Amino acid sequence: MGIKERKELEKQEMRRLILDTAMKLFLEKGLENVTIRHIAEKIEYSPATIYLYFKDKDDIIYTLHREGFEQLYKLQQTTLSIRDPLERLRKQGEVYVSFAMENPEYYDLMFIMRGPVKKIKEMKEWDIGFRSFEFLRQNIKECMEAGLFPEANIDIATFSLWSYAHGIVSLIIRDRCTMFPEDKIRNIVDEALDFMLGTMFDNKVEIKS
Amino acid sequence: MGIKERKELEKQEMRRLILDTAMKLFLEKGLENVTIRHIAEKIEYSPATIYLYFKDKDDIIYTLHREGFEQLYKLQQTTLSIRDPLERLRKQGEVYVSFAMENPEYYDLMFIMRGPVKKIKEMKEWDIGFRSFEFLRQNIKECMEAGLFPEANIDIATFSLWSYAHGIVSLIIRDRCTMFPEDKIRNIVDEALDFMLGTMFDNKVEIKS
Amino acid sequence: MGIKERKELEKQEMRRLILDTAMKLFLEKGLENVTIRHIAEKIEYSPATIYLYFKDKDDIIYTLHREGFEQLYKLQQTTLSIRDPLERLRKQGEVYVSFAMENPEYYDLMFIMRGPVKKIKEMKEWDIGFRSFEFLRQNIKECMEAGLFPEANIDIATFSLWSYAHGIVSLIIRDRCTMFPEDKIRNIVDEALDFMLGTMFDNKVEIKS
Amino acid sequence: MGIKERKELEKQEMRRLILDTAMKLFLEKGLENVTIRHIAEKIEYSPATIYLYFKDKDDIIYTLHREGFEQLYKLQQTTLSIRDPLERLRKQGEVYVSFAMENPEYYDLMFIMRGPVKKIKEMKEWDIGFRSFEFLRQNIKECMEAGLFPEANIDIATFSLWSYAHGIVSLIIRDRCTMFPEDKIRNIVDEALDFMLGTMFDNKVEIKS
DNA sequence: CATGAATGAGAGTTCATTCAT
DNA sequence: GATGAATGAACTCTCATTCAT
Repeated sequence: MGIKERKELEKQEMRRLILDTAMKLFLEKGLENVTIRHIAEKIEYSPATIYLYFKDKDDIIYTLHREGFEQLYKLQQTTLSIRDPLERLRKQGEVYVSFAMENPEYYDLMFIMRGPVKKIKEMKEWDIGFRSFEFLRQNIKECMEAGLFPEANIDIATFSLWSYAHGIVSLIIRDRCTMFPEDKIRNIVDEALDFMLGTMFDNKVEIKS
Repeated sequence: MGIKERKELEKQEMRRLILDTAMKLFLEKGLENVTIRHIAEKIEYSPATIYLYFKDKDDIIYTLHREGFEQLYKLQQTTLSIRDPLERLRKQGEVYVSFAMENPEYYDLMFIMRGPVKKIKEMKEWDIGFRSFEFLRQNIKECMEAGLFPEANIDIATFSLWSYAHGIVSLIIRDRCTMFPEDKIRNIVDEALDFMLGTMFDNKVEIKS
Repeated sequence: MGIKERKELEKQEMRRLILDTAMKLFLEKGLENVTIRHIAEKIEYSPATIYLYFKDKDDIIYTLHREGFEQLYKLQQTTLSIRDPLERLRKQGEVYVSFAMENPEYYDLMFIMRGPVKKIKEMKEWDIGFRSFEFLRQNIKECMEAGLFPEANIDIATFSLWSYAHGIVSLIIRDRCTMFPEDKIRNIVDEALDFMLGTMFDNKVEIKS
Repeated sequence: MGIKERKELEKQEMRRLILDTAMKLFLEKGLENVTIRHIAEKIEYSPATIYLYFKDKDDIIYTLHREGFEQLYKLQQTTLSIRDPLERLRKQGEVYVSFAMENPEYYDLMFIMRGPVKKIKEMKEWDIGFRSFEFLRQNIKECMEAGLFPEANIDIATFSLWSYAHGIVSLIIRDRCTMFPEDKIRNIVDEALDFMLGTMFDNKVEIKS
């Protein structure tokens, strides 16, 4: 029994190793430019070995894609402990951005890369991503109902907030912020988040004459 | 002399043809899936001919990249006729989003794709893109100085507004908005833009007191 | 001793299982398209296990090849109970065709496929197949000696009859009879056999005088 | 103009070279065991070059397949100069066998190999082969109508004669006649053909008591 | 006895690129 | 100026086979 479990564990470790390696390479070189050979070389196995753990290249991509959405969703859930919906919303922003900055490869795959979209559409597995959108939407709805948020079409509002957070992280991940010094980036992200949320809600009271 | 000029003109026309064709194909199939052969077939020349006008594939991409930034900058300039800086800022948002929606291939190349970045960095040609950033920054500065904009670090504010617009269009361009019906997308973009800018500025007036 | 025998028996059963499975797959997919892995999966063992019972893929094929000839020979023997040589010859034709139609995989392997021949030549094991040829030859000789068969070179006659039967079944096995409806094929085979034999012998009687 | 023609000619020569080489290799090693690389090596070009002349491997096979049927049909036509239908039929047998013996690679591809069948079925190009069958059928019909041939179902009769010829040549092509010395093979084929046709028609009169 | 894990060799195919003409 | 012809390098993926356990 112990032996079987060990074997299973080792198999999972190998899958993990392949997934992580693939992820790193995807981020470095872009989805299309990573080959099975590259992955194999990096982990010092033969290309054929990869196929013992994954059906094909798409299987790897798809697995990573799903993992990413599951991680993100789990993180979102942690905000549920916060009662105040507006505070919770703010936290969601932080969580989202943190996820992106700490797992840029996953984020890229989930929200930027072109490749996966087609496959995922076919597989009708957008549901996973949709869950996260719904979660955010629900939070905003609560805020509106509590009068803490400007009345507006909820879909538009949800899309807007998502876009904002996405804009920030995707510009950084895709390296379009060379005007800022590399080591300040993380700060800038946080401040930008604060700025926007602050502008939207807090300032309404404070700034007016 | 006349002959030389004619020749030069013809050369430019050919370059134009190649660039436009490449762009169309990039949009249809994605950067990685367009081959020199595809381009050549489309313009009914041989692949080898392409190399008479461009050093290599990257040269084409890089040229398009630069052209994109030039177009965008020119569009930005059209807002200069507007006196009121806040109104001008709003117009800049519209112009930016319009450019992206009407030239998604260019936008993708300029702000999303991975490929070009490395080349561009080496060539220290970020300047072109930087100009646009500066232009936006200047506008925001004016707004702040006129008291029309919440006081804040200008860089942060600039980055924030840019991020917001980028977020909107890049989610759409990279097809992450399947939760909205295809034919409503353009509306949603506009409304999202209104929503955010409205939230940031107008409400401040309406809600206070 | 009993234990050893049991072991030996089990070993033989396993070989049988592998051979039968291989044969079924060869029929379904064709010799070249069956992999050791396919066979292994079908019998729910690992590919490596196959190699405990057979040296390599060729060993499997070769074994089946030989078995086929043994089966055919045994079937031929059943005609020995028939006294009249001409009737016996006719029966041999039926038996041959039946064998082919009921075991097309074996037949293919024995008389059509390219693969085995080289191996078999080396192994000088044509003898097995030769036995069957000799048996037919002997039958024809008897017919001739009994004046029931046109005088001719016996080898030529034997080859001719064999060719005829082979032609019929091999055209069908290799799917060259698409001009006939699938469900009539078996009938056509029988009628063709009757036609030729009838033409050769019976008519001689009927038409003359 | 002359240049264009020359180029076209050279292109055709290259196609021919590839086709012939492929054919030789197919016969030697079997359809499945010939690779684009093999062909390329044999003609001392790079594998990629093959693809300049043929879409893919199937294109090569399919082209050869069609060529074979066209050749055969043309040969069949030469018998039309013969008035007497029975004599013409005999000639058709000779022609068929000659074609097979002189172009065993083609014959193999057309009537024995497994690979092509599927593709050809899809392409509904069996027609080419069907023409030849029809031609033979028509000849037999004429013989029957002239009372030169035993009355029987024409389809069965046609299939029978075809089977006979096919049986002879396919046993030889697939090397199942090792009981005969190599250098006598051609003789044996001819005699076998004579034997069968003789048995069927001439002997009817001569042999009877 | 059985196998999980691994691989070298090789399949078909595509592509950016070069170069003689 | 334009190109037909060619190719080296790379791609994804499969297979028979081995070997330590």
